[in-house]
Amino acid sequence: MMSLLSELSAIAGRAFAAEGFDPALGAVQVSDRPDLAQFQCNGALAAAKAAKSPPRAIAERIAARLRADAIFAKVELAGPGFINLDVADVVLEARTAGMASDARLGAPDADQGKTLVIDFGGPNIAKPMHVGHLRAAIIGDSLQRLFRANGWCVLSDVHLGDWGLPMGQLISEIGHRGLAPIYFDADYSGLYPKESPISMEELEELYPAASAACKSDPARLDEARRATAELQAGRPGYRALWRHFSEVSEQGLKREFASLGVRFDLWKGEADVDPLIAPMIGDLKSRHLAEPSEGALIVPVGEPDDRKEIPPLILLKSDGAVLYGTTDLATIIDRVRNYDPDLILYVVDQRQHMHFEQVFRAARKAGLNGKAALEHAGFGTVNGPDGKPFKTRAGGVMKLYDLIAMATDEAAKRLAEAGLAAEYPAAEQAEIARAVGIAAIKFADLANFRTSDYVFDLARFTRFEGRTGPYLQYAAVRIQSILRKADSEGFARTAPVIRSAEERRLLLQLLAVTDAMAAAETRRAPNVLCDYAFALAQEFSRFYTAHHILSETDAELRAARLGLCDLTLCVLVKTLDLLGIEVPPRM
RNA sequence: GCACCGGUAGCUCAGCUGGAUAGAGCACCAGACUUCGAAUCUGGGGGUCGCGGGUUCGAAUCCUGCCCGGUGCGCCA
Repeated sequence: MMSLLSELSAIAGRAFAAEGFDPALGAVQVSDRPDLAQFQCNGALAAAKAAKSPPRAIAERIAARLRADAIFAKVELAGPGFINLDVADVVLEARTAGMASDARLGAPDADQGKTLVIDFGGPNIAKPMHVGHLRAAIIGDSLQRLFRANGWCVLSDVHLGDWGLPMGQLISEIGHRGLAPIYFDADYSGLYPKESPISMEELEELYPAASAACKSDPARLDEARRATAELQAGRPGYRALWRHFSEVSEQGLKREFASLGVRFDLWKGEADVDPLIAPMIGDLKSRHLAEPSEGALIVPVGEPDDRKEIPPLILLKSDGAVLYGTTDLATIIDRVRNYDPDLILYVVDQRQHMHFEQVFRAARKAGLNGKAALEHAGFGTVNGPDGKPFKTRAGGVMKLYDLIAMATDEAAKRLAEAGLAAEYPAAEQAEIARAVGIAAIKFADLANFRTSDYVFDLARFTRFEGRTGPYLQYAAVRIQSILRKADSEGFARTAPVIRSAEERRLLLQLLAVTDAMAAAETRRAPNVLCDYAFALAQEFSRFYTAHHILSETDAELRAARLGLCDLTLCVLVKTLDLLGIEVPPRM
């Protein structure tokens, strides 16, 4: 639905237009001075600059027009030319009732029907997921939920790293150890076994070993590069081995994502576009967009007004192997062909910004992206208490699995300390601890703006006080509890009414969900939703502290307040859902 | 060296398409529970918005120089 703020802006815009100004000057915002008004419009100040007349005089003309509209309960001038606005209670009540009966619960509808492909820049297969994958999963998942709620057709793609040098490293490591000789026998022409010769556990040990070997021994690195090139060129034994990696890893990765509550529409990887690469390269060569350079095949992507030289996108290494830039480019072709998206969003570490700039430029230069805008929604790193990338106590990489276990344990400890859920069945307690632990991690991650780094401080994240995931879950659980009691008493619920300042503020906050969702989409910024959810929970707590609900003797008022509880719960649960946070039935 | 991101309260961070008194949480101080879950609520103290210039009636926000931290810069992902 159209937000209250948008409607007020449209009304003010018409007033500016009627006075001969740009309607954009009518932009209304939530007041910086809640003691003075609910909303404000600063357009007269900007208009004064262009019109060279005093801002207050312009503001007075605009205000006179606004006063004629019954939507406003108050239109006042203040300071140099601010227009302060209050909305009539009946309007707030009517809009709230409309929202309660809206299946989309106030979600904005400006972008309905657009198509988004969201690329999670997924983990490499054959490697356990670690803390570095946490942010892509959490932020990407929140964004896919948000865009979907806002009416976009969303296709989320895990986009596994399964076609680069790590595959060659693994293959050559296995060759070295002689673990599966028939896959390396170039003369073998029979079928390969169905069962993988390598288990997930073995892969987890093999990869770090292979990686270390390549780092310390240039000969091993060369071998791995050769294996990569041969795999990509189609050597049957290597392809067969690769399929085993892929299958074995897939189960493990799916389990990891499931434990975070993250799902994908497309479970694809770099390797899936292998068949598109040769034709793409042929096309780029024939159009003279790709050219040989230092033995490699590149696409120059420099532009005249670059402030610094940007290196070319390398399509083929001098040994003939492709790089992830190549598969990323081919993947754009694939997505445009299959889905014709309006936007492709890459939720990948900020450090890869340059890479995406290269890929995007190459894609645009070659006209491969159709109508799709290409955008890198980068994010910062998760640091330990020392401010450096988060490690285990022993200094190793923190596995995602262990991280979740730590958070769950911490949550269980907190619940026990608070004497909460103590009488619930053990299975339910465990389930609550899991939900609280995940919520703590997710909220802490999403609450900061995407690009900033943050320090992983589990003790702080799992607190029930203040601005945390668990606090928000608690707020929702408390409302659920009131509604359950009301239901058992057989109390009715009706549309909310405004009888007090607390109710008015809560209604205003509820109606602001549309703007929060729209702003979060525009900026690709789930932290906007975190702010909103926390403000809503706080506003509810104020209302709840000031007014008793179940003991209210005026049945009509009680019903309206229960309706307000109900709507607040719906909006809070919905917002938390957009953050990927679940609300348990009780805690 | 060049580029990108950041430097806001004791701590962790919002705010950055310029607008009134720069916000929140934690911590600290003072209040509020015979009643719906006080994991809460109310009030208070606490800030040269890294530093210097500039644009503007108005700058945390825009421009510019500098300082500090992180990251990236052709055959890894």
